[in-house]
Amino acid sequence: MSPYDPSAHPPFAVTVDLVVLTVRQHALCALTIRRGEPPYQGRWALPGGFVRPDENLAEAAARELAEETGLRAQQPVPAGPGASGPYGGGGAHLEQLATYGDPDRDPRMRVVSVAHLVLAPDLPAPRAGGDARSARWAPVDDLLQAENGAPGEEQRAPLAFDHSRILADGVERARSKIEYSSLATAFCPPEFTVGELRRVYEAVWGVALDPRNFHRKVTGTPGFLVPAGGTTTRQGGRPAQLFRAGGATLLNPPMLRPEV
Amino acid sequence: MSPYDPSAHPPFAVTVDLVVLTVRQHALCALTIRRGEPPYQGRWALPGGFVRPDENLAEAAARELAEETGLRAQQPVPAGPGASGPYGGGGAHLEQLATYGDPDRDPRMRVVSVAHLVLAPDLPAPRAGGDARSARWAPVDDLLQAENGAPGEEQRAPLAFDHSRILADGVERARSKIEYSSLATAFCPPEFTVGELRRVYEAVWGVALDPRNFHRKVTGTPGFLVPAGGTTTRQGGRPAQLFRAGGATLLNPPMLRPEV
DNA sequence: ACAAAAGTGTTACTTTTACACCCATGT
DNA sequence: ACATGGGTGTAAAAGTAACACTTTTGT
Repeated sequence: MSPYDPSAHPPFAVTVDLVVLTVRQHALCALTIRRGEPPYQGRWALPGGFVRPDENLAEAAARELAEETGLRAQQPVPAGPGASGPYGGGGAHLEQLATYGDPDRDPRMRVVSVAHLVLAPDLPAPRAGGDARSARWAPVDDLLQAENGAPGEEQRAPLAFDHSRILADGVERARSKIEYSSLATAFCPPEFTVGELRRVYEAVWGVALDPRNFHRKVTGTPGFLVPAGGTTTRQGGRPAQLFRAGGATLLNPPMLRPEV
Repeated sequence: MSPYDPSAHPPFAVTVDLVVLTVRQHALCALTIRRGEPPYQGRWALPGGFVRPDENLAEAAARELAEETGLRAQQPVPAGPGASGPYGGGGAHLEQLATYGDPDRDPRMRVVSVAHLVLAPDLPAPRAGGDARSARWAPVDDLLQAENGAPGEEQRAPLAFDHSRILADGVERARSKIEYSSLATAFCPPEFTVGELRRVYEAVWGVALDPRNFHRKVTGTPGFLVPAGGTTTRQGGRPAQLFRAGGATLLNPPMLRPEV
């Protein structure tokens, strides 16, 4: 038997699933879609869809992202531990996360899902696309806590399929990657202050950082931030300088994440 | 049209490809298989094969690894940025790397390949399995240099398909991951000396490290190394203490990789 | 005796941390 | 005047880099 006769192999469906993260109201939030049909009807799930014959994986992810949110992905890379140019530019950061292919992860057929991670600034409300009933941002702590079922807590339903695991992997990736890259700027609008960037780190890590040391660190790392020229008082207090993401994508030495 | 009617979707084949790395003769080497049939007949390629209906992705990778090399993978994890217990135990370390699915990456049909990264100690010669013509270890520098075509160098043929890119991603993953994890011990036999571990770092990074500072660093990090009790002189000179990989998988602070 | 690799001590330097203190705005 | 967040200075602590020096084997 030739190993390349398609009919000799089991039918696989290939999809992309999206972990779309943003920071709103000082909390790390993920985009979820309510399922309109079985299985898991009425449950929340990650956005996603099938890969088309003529597109690669990153294109499929970018297309689904645009369909579900209207966000434009920033020149995605095909695969691997990818960066996408200087973060914090116009669109959202998109990179491949991991692939999930357990035989029974979808009860209907064998589905291999290539999960992608998207980091976006806090933007307009999500718009539900196509067949999805509705869409919303939910704090990842709530979504993941539902999975673990903390005692004495009101029990929320976990995400459909293995999406809680995918979400957890995506969150972990974002948490660790902002340590050694300038990826955190992908959560910020094109122009932002040092304080806003710090609040991103605090929300993603769930810790408090020293504003003085943080300021020195980010402004002292060459290529991380470039002054945008103006100032703003949108956070109150003394006017803060506005910055743009610089060309540097790697942070060396890294931002240190305090012990829990 | 229901999105879950298999016949409504294009036929995808799903494979696993393996980047199997080891350190031999002070060089980082990858396992390659010579292709016995077209396309790319006679060219070197990464080992791999089709995912079967009843196995998950990690199981498929572990099975292919066993078929091609006889190596046993150390309790692989299904997906994500995975660890596999304390490194350096009995088998080889296996983790998912990335997924490659460009429409034209295989001229015969649409193939989505989930690449996995395997780190193994320098073990017996590879055994070619099944339909592979032969197998060998090759220094990754040679394999990747063939791709780039350094001027004035004898031009070797690059790997088949997009395997050069997959290999490059795997090597980059290994190089960066030994910075902040104890993964380098996966290249060592169950019992090893500090000098042997240092030579692993030197081979993977292609740099020279200060033996004195390296020794202090690894023995001073709690949980990284545990004394195995004996000593050896297999490297010549004064007898060196033997160690085993400790339970710690994360290295904090990380091992610093010197600038090139 | 000598070479080779293992391991310890010491010092200069860099980075992180903690916190005192001043700055510029809105109310 | 005062609260609020922005930003600088400084000194202690921790970690890194460079290298002199001792230890223990094989030849």
